[in-house]
Amino acid sequence: MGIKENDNFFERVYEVVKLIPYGRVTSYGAIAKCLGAARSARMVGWAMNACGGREDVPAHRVVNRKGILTGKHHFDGTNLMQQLLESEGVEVIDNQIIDFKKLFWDPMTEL
DNA sequence: ATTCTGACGTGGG
DNA sequence: CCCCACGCCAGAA
Repeated sequence: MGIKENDNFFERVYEVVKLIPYGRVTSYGAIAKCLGAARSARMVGWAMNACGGREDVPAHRVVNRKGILTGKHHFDGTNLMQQLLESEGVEVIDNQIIDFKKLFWDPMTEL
């Protein structure tokens, strides 16, 4: 890309998202906190928006703090995000991840 | 430069 | 438990 080197912020977000284990999920705030920018949880979501369909970035494993699939609307289909999660064994009902607390993966603690 | 919006989070009621 | 208001930061019009 251009004169500017890779956007470390986005790249770092992608790195963390890539590390999310199969069948586990995390939140935007947790990632932001892990990066030292706890107040930039929104930017994490923005980074996902900019990721643009990278398969090495499982954005479907990132939800908000409540465990709700707030970003499902940004995926191709209507419930592609939910299908991806369910294909990993994550139960989702009405955009809400079941046992979210149990499936939650904290990059700070577990990494 | 100003304003609004957004895949968020926290706190108070 | 739910609902509301505020804070935060980056990008688009």
